[in-house]
Order: sequence, then C-alpha cells, then structure tokens
Amino acid sequence: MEARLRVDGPLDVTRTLERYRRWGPDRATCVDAAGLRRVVRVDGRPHGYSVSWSGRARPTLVVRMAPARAGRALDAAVAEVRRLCALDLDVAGFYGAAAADPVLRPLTERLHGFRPTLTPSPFEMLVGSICAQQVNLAWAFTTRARLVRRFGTPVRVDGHTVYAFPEPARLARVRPAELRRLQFTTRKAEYIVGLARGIADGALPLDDLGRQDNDAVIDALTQVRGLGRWTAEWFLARGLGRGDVCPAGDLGVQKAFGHYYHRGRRPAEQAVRRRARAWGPHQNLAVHYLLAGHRLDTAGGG
DNA sequence: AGCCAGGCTCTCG
DNA sequence: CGAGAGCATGGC
Repeated sequence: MEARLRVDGPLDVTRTLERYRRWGPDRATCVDAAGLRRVVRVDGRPHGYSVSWSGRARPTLVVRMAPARAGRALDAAVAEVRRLCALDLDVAGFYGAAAADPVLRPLTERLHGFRPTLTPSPFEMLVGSICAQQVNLAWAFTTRARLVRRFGTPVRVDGHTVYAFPEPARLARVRPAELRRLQFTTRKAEYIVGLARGIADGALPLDDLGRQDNDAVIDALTQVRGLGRWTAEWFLARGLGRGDVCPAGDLGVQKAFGHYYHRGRRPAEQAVRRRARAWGPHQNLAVHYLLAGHRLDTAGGG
C-alpha cells in the first residue's frame, strides 16, 4: 500500500533530512541511503511506514505501509511526511524575497531546495527542545535517543526497528529518577515529566496552539515550567512552521548572524531580532539558511 | 584544568 | 526588575 506525494516548489530531500543523521542514527526518524522510516500513531496505535524518493530538484516522494493497514493510517503517514519535509512552506516566495539580499541570495543558490523539518507532534518538539536546552547538540541527541529507546514503542519497518516517540501518557507516569539514570539533569527530568503530565491530564491543550497567534503561543508555553522563550520560538518555527519567527536568543542563530553580518562577533539578541523582523514572513526560512550556510562555511562546526 | 554547549528557574539586591 | 548562581555532563 503506497501513496505518492506531489511536491510544490523546490525540495532537496536528502539535505533537508540530513539533520536526522548528523549525530548518528536517530531511532525515531531513521534516515539513511534507503530512505526514511518512522512510526505514525492513529488512535494510539503505532503504524510503521517508509519513504523513498528519486530525483533531486523536484523529487517524487513515495510513502509505503504494510498492506493490512487501514487507509487512514496511510493518510496520517502522508501528513507526517508533508510536515517532515515542510512541503507547505513558501520556499519559492522566500527565494524571491532573498534575490535582492547579498547574503541570503548566495545561500539560496548553494542550498537550493533545502527546507526546515517540522516535527510531527507538538510533544515531540517540546521534549526535543528540553533535551537541547543549554547543552551541545551532540549531547542533546544522545539523551533524546536514550529516552526514545527506553520509553518509545518499537516497531519493525523493512527489517529495522523504529521507535514511535513516547506519548505524553507514557512519560507522565515516569519518575524523574528514571530520567536521571539516563543522565538527564534533575531539572530536565522534572520539566519533561511535568510537561507530559500537563498534556496527559488536559491542563495544557497543545493541539489548540496551532490556532493561536504567535504571542499567544509564547504566552501559553512560557507558563509551563521548563519552557522559556527560546523553546517557544523554536516551537513556532519548527513545530508550527510559522514563517514570521526568529529564535533570536539561540546561540547558534546569534553565531550565524555574527558570521554573516557582524564580522564574526556575536550580536545581542535584540540586534538579531531587529534584522530578522525586516524579513517579515520569511524569517523562519532565512534563519534556517543562515544556520546551514554557517555550518557549511565552518566545515561542520557551529 | 577550566570553559563552553542551539536555557531555564530561582534567589537576591 | 536585572544580574547571578546552579544545573550535570561531554568535548576540547
């Protein structure tokens, strides 16, 4: 059972999904030369699926699922893939706006078809962000991977074991001491369990956030212990796919801006915010390209 | 050895 | 309010 995705606008799938293999194999979103494997939940039931693609500039994406699965599960998988590849973002519009910009234009040429990956579920996005708070990204990846293997649901897909990301209800009944054993800090353990409980008991209706404006989302998220503005802005950018967002407090963003606009000196958050605001609805993509360009220019660092 | 990593909370002045 | 300490660990 399979579905084909029509891609509107440029898409370099391999480069877009590269972040899922940068720090080693990701057990929730498995990307290798064969393609992508993941698990989608429908009514709480996990369904494994795989994605392959061909063609570079305008690839065709094929989503496959075991034939016994209901059509609804395949639809859900297709919806996930649309998010993972950010197929609904206005990349062409960004390229048009960037054409007049001496910094962005070369980046759009070097990184043609590159898109941010939008995390399939709000909970997965927020837990990933908590893992990444303050520590280097390699360590963030390590702790997140431990959490996925310890509490996720294993599913066999094409001969590989892929883990469905743990649901809030599962992490809600974890004792923080169990997360400490995975080398989460006491604080982060409390944040993750607290967040999971808030979602599981309905106090924090994450799925409603998609209908609220940016400021309302930031207000709602920053009321949750462990979620600050940095986390909320990345949630808007990489969770909800909002275009008019710049996580200006992010260290990597500041270093990238410093590289391109301040002779290598890291600018203050407000300076980043001011510059980004001029890009209006394209801030998210502009930031994404600056981060990636900086990574290329510094040979994998930053 | 000591400082830094894609922060956040809590406590003080 | 704004500043500063503390968090826990890996990498350089």
